[in-house]
Amino acid sequence: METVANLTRKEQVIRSAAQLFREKGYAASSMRDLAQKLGIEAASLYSHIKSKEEILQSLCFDMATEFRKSLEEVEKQKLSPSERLRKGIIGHIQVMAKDLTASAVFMNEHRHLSQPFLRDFLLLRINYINRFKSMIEDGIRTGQFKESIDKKLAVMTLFSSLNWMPMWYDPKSDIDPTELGQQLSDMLVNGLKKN
Amino acid sequence: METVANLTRKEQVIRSAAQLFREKGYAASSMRDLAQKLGIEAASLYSHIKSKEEILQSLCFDMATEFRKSLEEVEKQKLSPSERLRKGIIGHIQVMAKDLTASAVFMNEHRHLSQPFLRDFLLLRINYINRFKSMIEDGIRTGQFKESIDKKLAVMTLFSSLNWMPMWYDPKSDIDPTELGQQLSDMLVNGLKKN
DNA sequence: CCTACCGATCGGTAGG
DNA sequence: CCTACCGATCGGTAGG
Repeated sequence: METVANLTRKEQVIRSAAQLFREKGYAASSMRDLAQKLGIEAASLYSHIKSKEEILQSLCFDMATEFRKSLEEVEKQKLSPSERLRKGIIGHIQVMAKDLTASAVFMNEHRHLSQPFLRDFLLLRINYINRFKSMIEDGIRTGQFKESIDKKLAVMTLFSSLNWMPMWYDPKSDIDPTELGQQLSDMLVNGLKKN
Repeated sequence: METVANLTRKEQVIRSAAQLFREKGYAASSMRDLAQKLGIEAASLYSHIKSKEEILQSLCFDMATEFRKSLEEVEKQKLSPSERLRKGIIGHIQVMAKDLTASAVFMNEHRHLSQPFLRDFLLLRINYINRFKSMIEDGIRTGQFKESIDKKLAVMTLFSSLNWMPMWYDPKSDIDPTELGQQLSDMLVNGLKKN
């Protein structure tokens, strides 16, 4: 059980940075903004982190790891394609719900990674997307999903819906993450399902 | 019929800026980058535009106007809620397809507008979204759509799918915009429809 | 559309 | 974690 008080100073820096990056975007966030949020001088940040980009790297790759782990859990299970897709969607939403701020940064700011990090990140992402695409293809092959659907459109629509969630989802006023995952997958999967 | 050659210099500046903003983001795009793209000095840009932000304002509000016009056309027609929603979706996609670059900027960079432009922009957007939400509510009231759906989730899923389209849609390798609109609305609306 | 330039701010370092 | 500071770059202006 991790509490705010137990965060190392480095973790505090990264969390504050995530909030800042989410609000203003990575490029428009200055190290002086970040220092001010933490009540220290900008130069002092460099006792904890090597560079501004290192923070972005942590945020992006840590989230990528969480998504991958969640998907691997689902792939282990013996399920029908539509059930596997449903569980994959719910897992993805649960990972995002655990840290909506980092999720928003992951989604919107990864393009500011420099090489070779950007390339590595995009490879992880395409791999993740392709594994969802396979579920859809399996569903078409087994007859659970319509053959008429455009696979690329289907998987992109799925990821669009998933990735925008941090932009509007408010855990205080909206339904809880698991219920959200259920409803979203119902909405998408039943839109794919025959009849 | 407008051709590249007929663009005023100001329009050329705005189009080049849109490409730049889409690729690197507004904050990370410098006026020197933009000038280089056009083969002139940075200072010369200011003969055509008042400021960097004025370019962003043009892009965002011009797109907003196009979206509003498209929606008004659909609202004029006497249609069932699901048909109206379908036409609204197709119209939205057609507007985006006319300028995917500006659409991407509209979606991703509007937050860099300063006040009062940002506030005005967000008001236009919430109004637009609410008009789509009404279509969904009408569909529920008339029994075309399931009563069990979360309206906010449904409309946000819809807009997520629409707004991410410029991120992956390639008019050269993918289906054409009208067909895309048909398929996307089928996928979403049939996911909403009873049975 | 250019040259010449401005004040402000940027990410980051040295040294303590 | 701070003071002091650096070179680079930013959006933009003056004047032609």
